[in-house]
Amino acid sequence: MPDTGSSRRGERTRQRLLDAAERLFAEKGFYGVTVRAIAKASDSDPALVAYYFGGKRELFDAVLLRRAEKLNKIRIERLEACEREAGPAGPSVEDIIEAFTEPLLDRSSHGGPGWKSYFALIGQVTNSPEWGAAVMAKYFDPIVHRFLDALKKALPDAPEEELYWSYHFLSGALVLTFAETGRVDSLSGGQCRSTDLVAVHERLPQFIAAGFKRLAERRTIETEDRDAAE
Amino acid sequence: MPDTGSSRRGERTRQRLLDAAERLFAEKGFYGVTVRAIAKASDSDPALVAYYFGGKRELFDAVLLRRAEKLNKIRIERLEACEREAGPAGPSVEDIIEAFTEPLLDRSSHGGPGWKSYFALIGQVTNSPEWGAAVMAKYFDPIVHRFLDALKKALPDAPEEELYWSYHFLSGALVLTFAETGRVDSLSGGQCRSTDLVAVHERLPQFIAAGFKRLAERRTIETEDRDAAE
DNA sequence: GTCTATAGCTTGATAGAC
DNA sequence: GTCTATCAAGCTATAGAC
Repeated sequence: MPDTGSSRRGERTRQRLLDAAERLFAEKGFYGVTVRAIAKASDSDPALVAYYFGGKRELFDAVLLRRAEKLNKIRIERLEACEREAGPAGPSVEDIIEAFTEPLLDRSSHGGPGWKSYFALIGQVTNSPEWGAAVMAKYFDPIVHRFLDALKKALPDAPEEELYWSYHFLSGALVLTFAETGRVDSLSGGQCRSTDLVAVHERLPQFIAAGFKRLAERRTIETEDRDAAE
Repeated sequence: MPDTGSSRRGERTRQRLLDAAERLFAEKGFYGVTVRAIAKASDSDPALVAYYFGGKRELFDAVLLRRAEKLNKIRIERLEACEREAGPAGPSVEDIIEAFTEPLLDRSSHGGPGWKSYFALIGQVTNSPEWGAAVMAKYFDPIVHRFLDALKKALPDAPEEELYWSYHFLSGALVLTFAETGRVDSLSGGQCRSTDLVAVHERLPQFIAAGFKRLAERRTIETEDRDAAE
């Protein structure tokens, strides 16, 4: 039975495997990486993947889980702080979106290469028909629902459907940012850089908040009837 | 030398290989699919992949190219029609974005399973650090630059940088839509469906246009100076 | 054009030495 | 805990029959 915490040496090996797997999976996806490549990159051994995780697939899950746990804790605190600091009217849509995205952009920028790879991996998995729905639901459903609840308060007249579609667009914009493919660099002739997450942090909440507000103005038939009766 | 057009039978086989590869690559990515699986799914033979395309990688490129050619032609016509039909003030931001996205959403919805798979594949490739920048630049740079030129006319005071970042957010929202992962379905408890591209078509141009307009209001230092001097 | 056969590697997993 | 050795299976690519 693998020892996942008590032994110093074993735990360090386990973390090295996770680090190498994180980086390689982020670059080439689950099928694009071999257990041998992960072992080599971590100065370890293929057999230790089975020893610590059971197999390649379980290692992949462990990579996704490791930072999701820390991240969800941080993001809940960040959202609660945002609500606490807001006036009686509650936080603005911009504030809520910034509370949602800033912990991610901040860690991808300043958290070191592990966080950078982790978010790039999330960017790939999110857009994968094979893993997208299940993985994202497993690791991020609670925080997304809390975030949507905050937005329902900031946009009380918005039909729920519009909030879900708005979140979908936000999610797409955010995870493409994580991928840092360099596409915006070449498209803009170097005026913008994929790695410049400060630029994204300055723009994404504004861009997305404007979109949320726009869709919030759409009306369901029931909402129109109610407004007309007022 | 493979015969890519003159023979009826050979061309049909080639198309069957492309169809099967398109579907499988869209589901599991380049490395998640074997030449054998493609041959089996197309009732064909692994050796024919080499015969018609040279190898697995070249087949992948051929899949990407096949519909990109048709698509670029259609999209240029659509954008020109949009500009022609607009009044002297030119098309609105909403009109331009709809001209950009509608040909894609329409074919994914009503073009048959091949188009659906193709866009799902684009959704995966776009977010891949390995392929994203190069593939998208190769197949879509001309149409994206035309689209951005139209937006520069509609938003003449917007700093170019803001348009590039706005396009980046649009791209992310669009390609996550193509992936149709089912994430929005479970998140919304069934209120929204990933496959409902009509719902996206009704919302995406509004959402994104609001974002473009918001970022267009941002000012560079040079722009502020110029405005102050007026 | 199509397919069989196969070369030559690489894969994920594991048994067992230390 | 770590690593060597190895297995059975699967991989891409290709030579050559038809």
